[in-house]
Amino acid sequence: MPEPATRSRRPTPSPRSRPSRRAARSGVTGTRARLFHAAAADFAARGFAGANVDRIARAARVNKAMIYYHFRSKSALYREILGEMFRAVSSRVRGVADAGASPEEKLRGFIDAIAAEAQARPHFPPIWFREIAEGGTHVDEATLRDIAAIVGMLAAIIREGVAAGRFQPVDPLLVHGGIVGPILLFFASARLRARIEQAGARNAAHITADEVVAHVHRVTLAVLQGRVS
Amino acid sequence: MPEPATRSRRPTPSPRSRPSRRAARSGVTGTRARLFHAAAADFAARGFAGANVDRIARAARVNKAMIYYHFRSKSALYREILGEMFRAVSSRVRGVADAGASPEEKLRGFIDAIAAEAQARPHFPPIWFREIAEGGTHVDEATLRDIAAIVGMLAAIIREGVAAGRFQPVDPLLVHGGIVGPILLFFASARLRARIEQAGARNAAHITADEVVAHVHRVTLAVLQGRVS
DNA sequence: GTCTATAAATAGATAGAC
DNA sequence: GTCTATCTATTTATAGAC
Repeated sequence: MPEPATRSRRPTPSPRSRPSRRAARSGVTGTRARLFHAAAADFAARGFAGANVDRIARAARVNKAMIYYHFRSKSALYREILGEMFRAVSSRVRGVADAGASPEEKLRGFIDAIAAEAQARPHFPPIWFREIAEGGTHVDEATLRDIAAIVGMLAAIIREGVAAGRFQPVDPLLVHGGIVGPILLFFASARLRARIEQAGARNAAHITADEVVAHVHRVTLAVLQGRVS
Repeated sequence: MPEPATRSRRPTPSPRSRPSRRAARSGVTGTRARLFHAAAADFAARGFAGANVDRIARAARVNKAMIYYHFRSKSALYREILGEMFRAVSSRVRGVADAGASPEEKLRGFIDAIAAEAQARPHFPPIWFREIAEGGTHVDEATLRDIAAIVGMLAAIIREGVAAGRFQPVDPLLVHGGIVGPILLFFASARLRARIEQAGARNAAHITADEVVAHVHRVTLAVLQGRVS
């Protein structure tokens, strides 16, 4: 991985102000956004190392050099995709946690938030699975905080329910794993399940996202309400 | 990815009879086995594309050319690692499913089998997460059957429990996700959780593998015994 | 079975014109 | 902001001696 530390690219636009008024008005979706989405798809399908800037540029119907103009490097592009994903998830979760609702409703909202993000961004579950496997090598500090905040907000919801005498005190990480594990697994494994079904196995039942989410709702509530064990 | 289709390597030993009596007697663990383990570690940490045959050979303290002598190619080596992993899991699960025990015990055994394999082979959860994300691109037919068999055996256990009037009929894929999702997530995320804890977050509780497995036991049984919802 | 080159291709990154 | 051409390092894979 080349990419020297010494760099100072793109003088004019600031790092966060994305679709400049020009770009937004110009093409169909803007070069930058097209690159962003094409890259997310390639990273999801092939991983960081497997993704390829030539292919990303081609898929975005954009010149390869634009990647280095709009982003610093392949890995900076990847980090931005990661960051955007977790900013979206954590802000959605925050909306739920801040809403004035019962602990039960907040818990349901938390689950729905994870599921909604996973469904709205098809590249989120695969990329996240890969990043977990890689130990978060590419995750920067800001994103790490977003991730920690997600678990933190779940912990707060649980505490609130316990304080209200409606939840049993259960380790937040246990609850988190019971929610995020099955949901991400379901969305990330779509392609593989299709392959398994096709290849002889008739037993691979067709479950829908709604069924998975509903199941996680029931199980998680049962756990926190002490109806399990 | 080069690796032409035309090839016919290693005439003498058959594809499955690994540690030839010579190799087994010779070095500390045998060149082939050392390559196998070093490769599993690299594939787990960096993914298929990110892994590197030079680094694998170096880690195994073996000449790089040995990879191509003992295995056909990088991807053949990877496929063999995948295959070995799932052969081990499915055969362990089969042992449980075939044992004469109550449905409840078999279910517990299934969960323990997954957890035991994940714990015994640290590279299994990360590699599996990545392969899921990749849609099973590298999974060959035989391995696909092993994977399908694992779900199939869980389905059989559930059916047996239902027939005995002790389980509610719940979709096997839902049950499978509730078991495998949390367990794999826990083991695969060890490195990342360490990073999150270290980086300011004091909320990241320390849970152990035993706690996760015990929790999955309780939840799964509760689901199948109709104590949820 | 093992090792030393080395071929051959790929891929990240950049310079510089427009 | 965008495109062409190209540099350079990396990497899979193999030939061939021992």
